[in-house]
Amino acid sequence: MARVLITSAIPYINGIKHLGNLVGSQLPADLYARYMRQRGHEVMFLCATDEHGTPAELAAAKAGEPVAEYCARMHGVQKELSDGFRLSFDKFGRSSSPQNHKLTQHFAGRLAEAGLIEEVTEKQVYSNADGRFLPDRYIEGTCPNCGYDKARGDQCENCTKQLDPTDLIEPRSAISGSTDLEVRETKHLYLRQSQMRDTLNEWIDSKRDWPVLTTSIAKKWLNDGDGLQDRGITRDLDWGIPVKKGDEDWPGMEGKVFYVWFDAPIEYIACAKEWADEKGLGDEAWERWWRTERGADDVRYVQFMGKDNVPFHTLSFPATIMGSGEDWKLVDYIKSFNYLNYDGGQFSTSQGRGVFMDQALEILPADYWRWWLLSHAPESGDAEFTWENFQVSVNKDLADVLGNFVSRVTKFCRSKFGEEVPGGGDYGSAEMALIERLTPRIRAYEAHMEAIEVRKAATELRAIWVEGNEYLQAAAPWSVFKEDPDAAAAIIRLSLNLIRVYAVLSRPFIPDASAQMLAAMQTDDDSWPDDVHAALTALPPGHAFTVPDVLFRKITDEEREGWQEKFAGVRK
RNA sequence: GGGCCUGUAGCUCAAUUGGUUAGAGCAGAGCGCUCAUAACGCUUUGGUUGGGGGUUCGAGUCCCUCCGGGCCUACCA
Repeated sequence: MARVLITSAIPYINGIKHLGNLVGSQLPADLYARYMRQRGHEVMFLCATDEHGTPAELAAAKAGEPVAEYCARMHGVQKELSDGFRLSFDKFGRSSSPQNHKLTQHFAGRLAEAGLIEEVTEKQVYSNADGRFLPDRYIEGTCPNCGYDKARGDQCENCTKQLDPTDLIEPRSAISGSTDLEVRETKHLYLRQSQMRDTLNEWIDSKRDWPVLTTSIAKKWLNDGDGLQDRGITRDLDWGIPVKKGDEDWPGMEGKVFYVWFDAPIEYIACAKEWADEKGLGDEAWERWWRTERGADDVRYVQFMGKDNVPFHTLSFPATIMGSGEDWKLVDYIKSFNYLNYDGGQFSTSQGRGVFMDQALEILPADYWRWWLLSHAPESGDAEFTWENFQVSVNKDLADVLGNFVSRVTKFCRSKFGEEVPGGGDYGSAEMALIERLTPRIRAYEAHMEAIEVRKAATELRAIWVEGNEYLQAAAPWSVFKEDPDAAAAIIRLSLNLIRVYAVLSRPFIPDASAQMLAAMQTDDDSWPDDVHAALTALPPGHAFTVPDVLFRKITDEEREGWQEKFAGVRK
């Protein structure tokens, strides 16, 4: 038994996430966490909301709420939705937690002591009307290169030219539209990541088994141009973690907070402390996951994220951890994902294009979404959601192949033998042949899950379901029953046992249906089919069961067309 | 501009990292079955692997070039 620490990229607080966000980190992380738990490993699965930064402040202002209240409320909303999708976090924390405040300040203090923090005075645009400094991309104006009048301060979206806010002609605040802007001097802390470039390079080079997507992004940032650049880790904002050097004030940094990308990954650690505190456990309970000298040395740490998050997880956060000089656990494997597109374009939070987590659950139960999203996870390239594809996959894979198998077996048994596992007959050559086909498939499924090859695992699982239908079709108990009821009984006994095995194998993908299947088989035996033959005799003759309700209903053409219409445009 | 990824059957994806005749699922066609959510099974049609050139005994895989799609480019997170 191993110990596995799993974190999912933490979703930003300013709204409900869409299915692209979900499949890019939390959902595959959950799949892996569930699988590892099922295989008997000790798992710590952590996620949280990422609550700081300008967009959070603006979203709160738009909602007419104080930012702390807004974040608390949205955390609740996101928590409820993650529960709805059956995301099995051990703790869903908050980057604004007191634990993270303390830990973030601690890291900053350690980095300062190690000489890895530099104070830099720089010029930034301040908006008098908004009463705040503006990040580059919150300044709009006319592009000096192409004349586009909605160019942002960091880049012109029209001609793609990189810009400095002061390049803009007639600059204005993107928040209020005010042109009452001025350039002010302000002091910030920079993390001297450049000093750690060689260390990071070596570390990345040692990760030969990481996805290309992960290492290529890291190498690009390490080696592009002048190499890894130092990074500002503070901001002039009200909402955030106050800049402190450990427990002490930081002269000259009064009123400033840490940059959200500095404190967000630290929340992975603080979240474990939130978990321990909530359970009334001491520090040793969470430190054994995070401090290598206090037990975390034998932990395997796996992170899940979308590709846009890779630089922070491969460089900035490791630099923070390594630079502290303390024995914090570094990530062992990073699984990164491409994007999920929506029907020919991108999912868009701002335009309300696509399906959002709350809407998805209003339409169909979590399992339908989990299955489609995971079996189409954007691993090798960007993937695309279309309603036609969703309808076909759900109807075919879940309703026809798996659901109908459960249905035909249980109903046939009820009508011929009653609602208990029938005795009589023995497993013969057909059953042994099935076991011989099933065994390598299950081993392959395990290997794919172990390697976090999500789509391949889904494909193999589906093939395992298909084996049941093929067997049943060939064995034809409905014909055999007429001549030899005992032989038919053996076929059905095996098939009922197969339902239990399917429930166990399918649980990481479709936990609710899996629970329904086990409940219908009236068993708590969720042991993994290491020995397939033994697993197919777990339910003995005479064991009572019930015929479950339809596991998966089909999506009709009318529904599909309605949803297609409903989600095409701007969100209600 | 630079970098990375990607282009394989009508659709969604594979292809043991250079090795026989490029495979699955869905859709299409045919047959079978009647236990079941009109479900299931079997058979079958379908590809100049985006175009062109090169390296090699051998290329979907490596190189060059052109065309198309996507992402990143450090102050959104």
